[in-house]
Amino acid sequence: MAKVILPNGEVREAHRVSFLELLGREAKYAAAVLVNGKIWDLRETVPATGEARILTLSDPQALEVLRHTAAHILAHAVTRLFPGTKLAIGPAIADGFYYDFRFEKPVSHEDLAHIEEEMRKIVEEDLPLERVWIPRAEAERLLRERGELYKLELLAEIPGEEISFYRQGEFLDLCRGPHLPSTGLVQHFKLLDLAGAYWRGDSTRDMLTRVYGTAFVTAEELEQFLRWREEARRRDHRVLGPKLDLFSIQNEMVGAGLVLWHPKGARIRRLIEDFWVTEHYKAGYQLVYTPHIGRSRLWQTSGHLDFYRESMYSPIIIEEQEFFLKPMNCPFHIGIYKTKTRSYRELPIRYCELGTVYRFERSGVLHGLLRVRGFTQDDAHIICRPDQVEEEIKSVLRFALFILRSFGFTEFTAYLSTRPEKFIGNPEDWDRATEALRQAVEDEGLSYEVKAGEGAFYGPKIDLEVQDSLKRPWQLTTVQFDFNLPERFDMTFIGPDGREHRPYMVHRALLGSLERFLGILTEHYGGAFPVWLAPIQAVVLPVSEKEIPYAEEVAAKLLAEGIRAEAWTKEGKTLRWLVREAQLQKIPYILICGAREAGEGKVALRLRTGEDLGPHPLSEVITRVQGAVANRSTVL
RNA sequence: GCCAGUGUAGCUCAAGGGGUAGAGCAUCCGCCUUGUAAGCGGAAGGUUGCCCGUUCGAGUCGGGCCACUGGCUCCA
Repeated sequence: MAKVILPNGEVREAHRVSFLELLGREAKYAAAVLVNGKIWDLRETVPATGEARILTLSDPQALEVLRHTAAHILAHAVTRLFPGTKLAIGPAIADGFYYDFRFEKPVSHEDLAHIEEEMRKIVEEDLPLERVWIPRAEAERLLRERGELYKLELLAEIPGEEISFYRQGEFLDLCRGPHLPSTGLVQHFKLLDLAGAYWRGDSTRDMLTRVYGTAFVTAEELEQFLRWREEARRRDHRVLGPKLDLFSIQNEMVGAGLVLWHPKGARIRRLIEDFWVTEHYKAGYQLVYTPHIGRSRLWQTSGHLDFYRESMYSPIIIEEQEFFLKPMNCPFHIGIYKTKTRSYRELPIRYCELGTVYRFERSGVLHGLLRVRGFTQDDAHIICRPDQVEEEIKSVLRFALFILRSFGFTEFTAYLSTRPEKFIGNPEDWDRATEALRQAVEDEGLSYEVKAGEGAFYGPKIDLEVQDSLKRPWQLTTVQFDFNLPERFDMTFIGPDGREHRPYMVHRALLGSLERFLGILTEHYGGAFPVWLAPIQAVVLPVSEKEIPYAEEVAAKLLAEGIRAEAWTKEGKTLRWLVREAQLQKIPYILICGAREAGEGKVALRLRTGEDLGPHPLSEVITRVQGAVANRSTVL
């Protein structure tokens, strides 16, 4: 007899009946059942022993089941509307679900509406989802008959003689479940997008059409998700960037993936760079500059020409020598290290550089500022003795968190990638390095995930992911050991024993690249940058042309106080127009000067939030702005 | 690179199932002298992404390139 715990806490004992039967009339509140940590269908039979907990739709674990069932409804609708479509796979994912198809004719976004309509019908029909076990030979015959080549391929990999299928009405799909008991429970869903996807993620195989959708338990949750999606779209840095006049990318004239930083974007970049450089000096780093190109010999030695060539720009040939645009800064930093014999007393050496690199990325992957072909990494290489590794890694991580927090990020997840099967260097070094990384994240109290075997062949690493204001994850910081380059370049230091030793080298970038970082910051703040980063911090608006001299005087005073201010004295524009423009530009402080204020050395203060704070003495406003800057505050 | 979609003025978008491109904002010129998210009028602005083709005639149909968008893959 197994114990079955109902959602209301009631416990029933039973076996040999299905959960559905056991629940009787109460089944309508149930979605699935949790049996020894696994989710089952309600149509399964109660096991002989153990404990089972009935899940309702409001249980988080049931959401995945709901979405998986929604994927089946999608596939069902597609096979009704487009007979002959081949089915691939259709799982639940973080934000919903998808199903991959091979359509006989291309489908368009308009078709999504029809598919969704058909899905609604299937939900209306409230078809029971039944699990059927079909002998392997029979299953194969069935799939072959329907020409389901992808399903056949999946079948070949499934062990056992009895194969699990799910049936809803006339629709039958190879699937291990679990599913909701009936299609009627999937009430709140929406198809979102159409995209291409390779069969099994393999670019040499068929390109399928992926239909994305999402499903929620309640209408409110669905609504909220769609609003969130809308908000994310509104914050798109590719839209905000040109609107706020931060940057542009001009494919035809300049080239795809190459960024032009406009004055305002450049202003933000400069502020980031200044902060970055100052803090790096404080943290014991030494700033270096290195060239954009280097001889082929350098890249031969580093191994880039062997392993990275497809991502590098073609060589420039001059005086019969080949030069390559740098895809990374490391070889140059190593070059600096190697200009003399280094003593163990000099270590650690920390070289940092805002180094601009060029990588050839396939045109299809370019994406605004987030994926470009020329970008500036906030790079550094730490060269240290093995006995310094723990301390160095700890301080790198602490430093990284300090920098990221300064930009307003508060939520972090760390990913520790460990030794892959194919690796270089000796296992003891790997273990020591990996342990140092682990210790550092634990000391900082970060939640982390281990990605076993996912390190690069040359060393383990830690990546820090931040969450932005919309809870979207972005990978920024990376701290990576390198057991390859010190070897290839024969980097050494003289130890206390008077002999040569191999140093450890750590490669790290905190912000990733300035391009990507600006993109992320823009989306994080929706373009409303904190005062210390705002390209223009205050705009001074005259009520009429009579107040233009006073507005200019106010702006000059602000400038003298180190505040980035502008007086807008455009002729022929009303105050309403100017206020609107200032708000759209998301300028934090809007200072309005009319006859009333001009006489008393005051300004009427309005915030970009739309809040009208009324007249204030100018000195008070200056203190306020300077305070927000000093605290790097997001509060105005 | 691959699949699908898109490409019209600086921006956002219009132009029955071919008939010779139009509006708002921005720009410029006037008028208005303004009190917290768009005052009014006028002007100028286009080789409809590029190249071929079909046609009496192509923004519209066909082919090829290029770019972008959504993804796949990859990554800072």
